[in-house]
Amino acid sequence: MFTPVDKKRAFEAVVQQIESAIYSGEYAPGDFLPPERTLVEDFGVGRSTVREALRILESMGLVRTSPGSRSGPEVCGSVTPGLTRMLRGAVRMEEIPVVELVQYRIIAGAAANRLAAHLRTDEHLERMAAAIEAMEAATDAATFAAADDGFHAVVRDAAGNRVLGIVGGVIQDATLDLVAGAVGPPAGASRMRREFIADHRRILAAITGRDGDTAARLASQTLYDAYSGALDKDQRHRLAVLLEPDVRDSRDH
Amino acid sequence: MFTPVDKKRAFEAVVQQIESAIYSGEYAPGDFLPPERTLVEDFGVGRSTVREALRILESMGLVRTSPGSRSGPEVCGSVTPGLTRMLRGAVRMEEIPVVELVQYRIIAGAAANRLAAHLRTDEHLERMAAAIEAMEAATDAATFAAADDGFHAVVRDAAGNRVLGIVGGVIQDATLDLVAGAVGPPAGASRMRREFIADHRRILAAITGRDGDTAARLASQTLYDAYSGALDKDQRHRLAVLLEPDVRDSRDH
DNA sequence: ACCTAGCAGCTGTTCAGACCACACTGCCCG
DNA sequence: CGGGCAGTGTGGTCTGAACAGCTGCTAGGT
Repeated sequence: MFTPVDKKRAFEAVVQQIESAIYSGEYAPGDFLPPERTLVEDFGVGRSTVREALRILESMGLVRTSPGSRSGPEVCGSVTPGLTRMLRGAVRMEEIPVVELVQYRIIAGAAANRLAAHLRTDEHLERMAAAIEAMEAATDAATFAAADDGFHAVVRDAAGNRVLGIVGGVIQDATLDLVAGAVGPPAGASRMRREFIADHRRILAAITGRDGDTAARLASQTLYDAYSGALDKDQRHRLAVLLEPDVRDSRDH
Repeated sequence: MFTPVDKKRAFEAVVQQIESAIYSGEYAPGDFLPPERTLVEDFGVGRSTVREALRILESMGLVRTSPGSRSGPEVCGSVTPGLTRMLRGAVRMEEIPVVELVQYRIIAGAAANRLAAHLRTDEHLERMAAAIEAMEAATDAATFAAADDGFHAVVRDAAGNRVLGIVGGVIQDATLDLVAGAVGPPAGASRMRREFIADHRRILAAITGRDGDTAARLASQTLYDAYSGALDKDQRHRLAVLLEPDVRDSRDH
């Protein structure tokens, strides 16, 4: 019947106020907060309290500070870097296994490709084609992976769903870091690499033809093929149940 | 060709060292870091520097501080609360339209139900059945919505994918806030309400029978039916493209 | 011998003041 | 007209201090 008392620490109250001001739109991305010493007066707290609050907001990706600026901390729009950093930490703490990230990529990738097939513009198609060209031109694994990521980023953009876009970007970054090279798409001029690029061309063709079902199916299969080699039988099964029924039998063994 | 120079701030170096120590397993969850004053000596920096570093680590969910402890900051295992908090902020700041939230729920809900059908235990089935009972017993809209949310939460739990679970929980909260009552599932003893509950029973039956395809299809349709009434024709189309081909034609008009 | 109230010490929290390095501004001089 | 240079305000860091809360020990009473 009693609610737990919340012992508010001073800097938490400061964080909450600034957070609300940003979320409510009072401060838009690109705006500048008052300088630290002014915030000290406004909030009626000590400088270190304000600074600790700013450190928290900075680690969340809401603000950015730079010495010498005449305008105070800058409100920056994207919290994606902060989310990526934390998610990466979660994976490193073994709180989230890699197989679940790949699982998510298969789910979200299929949906994004399906949506993109219906909503894409000609400009999206051009950017996807450019990304595939960059994959072919890549000489090292990092460049190749970056181009691959670029392709998927365009797909998410074309899908027009911000949730898929934000989370997909974060998960993609995290997987890129975690499986760097070892499990990722092959970089050499091998048969696997050509096959991987050919898969992307087929996906692009499906999206061009507004064939969402095919695009989704191809995207799932490509992701499964790219990562299944590095997983054991049980983990592969957790991925295979997400594939279409007809291909599930042939790949789940 | 040039990499941006990283002006190291002292507290960032401290964060990095402690972060690495935790990730490497040198400090396991439940362990205690040295007290602030000891860290000051170890790192050779000022007190405020150590404290700002600890604030960052705390906002990432890696450590927890409490006054009076004889042992210093505690290393805590789960980063999930921090992730949820940041993701909620991202959703709030992007001002994501309702249709995109529903779109995401259809995508993630279908996948979660598919996975749950394969991985569920008997205990999960009991909890789902209990949630449905709670829906039937509900007399007001809020209780009904809470029971519905509970059902989906169990499904996500059974699906065993933490990314799906974390993001799904945040999005579910967001939709609950945004469409509170107005668009949500019907609360009265209407035909729609009985139909809504019957849908959940069918989903539970499919999950019980380990029929992932059916569970996924039913979940998508139920979500679509629940929210499509409040959306216009163009928005309904963005949802309908996510449904199965055979039902798409009959519902997309 | 056992229990309990009180005390001392350590912890985190907050504050105030000071100094430094840096970036921007505007003036002055070539 | 252009470039160098000091002034000024910014964030970054450090020091010292005081306060509140918890822990663990201890002295006193039962």
